[in-house]
Amino acid sequence: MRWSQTLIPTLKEDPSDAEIVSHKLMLRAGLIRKLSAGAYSYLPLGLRSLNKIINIVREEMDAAGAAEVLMPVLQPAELWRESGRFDGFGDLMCRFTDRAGRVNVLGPTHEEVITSIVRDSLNSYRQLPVTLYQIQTKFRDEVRPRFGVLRSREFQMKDAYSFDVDEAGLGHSYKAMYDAYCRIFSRCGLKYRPVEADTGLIGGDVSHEFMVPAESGEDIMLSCAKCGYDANAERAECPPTKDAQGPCDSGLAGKSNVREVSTPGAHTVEQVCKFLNTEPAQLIKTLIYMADGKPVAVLVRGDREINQAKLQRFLKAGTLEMASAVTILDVTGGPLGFSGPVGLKLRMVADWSVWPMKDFVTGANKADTHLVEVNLGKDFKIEEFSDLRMAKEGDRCPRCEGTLALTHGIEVGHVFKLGTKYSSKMNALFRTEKGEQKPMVMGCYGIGINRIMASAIELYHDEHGVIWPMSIAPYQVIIVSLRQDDEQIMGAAKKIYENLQKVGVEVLWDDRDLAPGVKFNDADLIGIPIRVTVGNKVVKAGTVDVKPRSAKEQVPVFHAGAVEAVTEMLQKYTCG
RNA sequence: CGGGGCGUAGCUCAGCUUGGCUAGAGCGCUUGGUUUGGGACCAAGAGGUCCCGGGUUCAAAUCCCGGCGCCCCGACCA
Repeated sequence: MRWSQTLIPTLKEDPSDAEIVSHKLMLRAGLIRKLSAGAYSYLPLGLRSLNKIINIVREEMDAAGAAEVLMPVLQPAELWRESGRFDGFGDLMCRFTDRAGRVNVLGPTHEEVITSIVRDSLNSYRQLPVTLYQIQTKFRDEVRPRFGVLRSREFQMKDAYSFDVDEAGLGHSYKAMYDAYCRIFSRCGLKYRPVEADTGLIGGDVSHEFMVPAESGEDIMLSCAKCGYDANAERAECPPTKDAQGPCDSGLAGKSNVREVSTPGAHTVEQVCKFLNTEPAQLIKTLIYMADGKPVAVLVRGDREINQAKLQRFLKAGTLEMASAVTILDVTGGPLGFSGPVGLKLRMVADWSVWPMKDFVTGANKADTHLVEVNLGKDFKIEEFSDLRMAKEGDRCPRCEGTLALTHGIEVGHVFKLGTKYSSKMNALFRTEKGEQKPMVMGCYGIGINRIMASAIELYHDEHGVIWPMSIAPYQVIIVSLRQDDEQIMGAAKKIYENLQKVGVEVLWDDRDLAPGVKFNDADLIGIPIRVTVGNKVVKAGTVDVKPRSAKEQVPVFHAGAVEAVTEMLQKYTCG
């Protein structure tokens, strides 16, 4: 392709509405343009890279034995009511009512659709296992789209779904996808780590996310250098410490020493600590949640945070939200900020961090009042303890004696063992060898295509622009011709351009009549891996210069040998 | 959804506090000329719904009210 015939609108300055480096560079290099918040057009260069990623994904899915399908974006709400997710997804799902008054959604994911297809088409163990996938646009009405294409309302996803007869079968399907994902990310040139993950709205028991380490990543991973444990912070386990092995009601025998103290205006942990001259770790926070509409008191040590995902799983709640101030007053008798477990007539659950605590501070369910020297067993009882807190940097590793370290990351893929969550609700059944009917055992597997592109740029760039990995670069080679009015130069450039195309090299020829500096800077900005410069030297010495984008120095070669030099370099820089 | 910021030429922004003449700069664009291996120079030129609507005023980019859009932080989140 000649630059003069395509659309590559590069920008000299950073666009004002971009914050992170991949977003800035994608706009500046003319890969994308924003239409509205969270909706982007892909221009020729961006689309070429996107398609290269899609090709890699497709090759690896096919190699892993998955079959490609294409399902509708437009889906009836009814289908989502079957699985029970119509409400679960809430406003995250784009919905509209059609002319006949039917409620429709734009698919945020396709578990329901694929399950409805499979339940009608497969009914015997003889037909299983099967893995189906598609590559398609997904819609999510995100609360806050941001970071360019990293969190957008419309994006490209590869989603795959496996159907097996049992858990063991699912294990194999899951492994096959997991391995395919590793190959895909490697071939795209990414650094990545699979980590244990929470299953969120998709559901299921086991899941792994594939994370690209990046400062700008929205996700936080906690990892143990000692044993290799690696998990998303929202998933990372916080098992009970050794202290929690013993009785938590150690003070049961003695008399209660609880005293009320006045703490006017102190309703945050910090304020209370300052007032009572104590530490957050000596407080118990009592949070009131509404789980499926019923109030629950949740206790955690004052210096820790509740992990809502863990809580929701423990309570097996369909919906979970923090109670309003009005509700808190109603169920505890005290205002927001002064809740405590003593005398509370609610379901109470506590994080393990509460277990070993003694003589602690709690709210008194009374305005401007706290209780001190409170003890478990003596003053109140907790029947249910569990791991409910958010893990954080510096915590003990749940698997060994190591310490957890923190890294930010971009989630580029996520694999789930769903089990029978969808198949049983939606009646996707099959007949076993013995003639019994059983729900299929499912897995689902997603890759964010656009995120692969953005995270590659996050990983590989310098102050001049993008440095594409060869496998997903829009073009492999860029020819920069320096004098558009010089027949010898243009003739040599054209010959190299045509000969490279003949041997199947993807080449962009910058044939624009612009100053050399402009063209070099644009070439650096768009980051094509190999640059061939054709200028005066071809006239004077018969040479052109070949330079990898990632290298500082260029090497002169005779123009007749340029194609050979380039193809040699191509091999050197191609990974996977 | 809470908090903050922004909206003026294709892009980046100044002007707004303290209302006033024809609304500005740099880059980009057009034409002519000179240049040509790292964002060149000279000259001439085109380009505006100052986000939208209403109000105040002799007079509004500027002040007031309402709305829309975008960005950031938080809450939330495959």
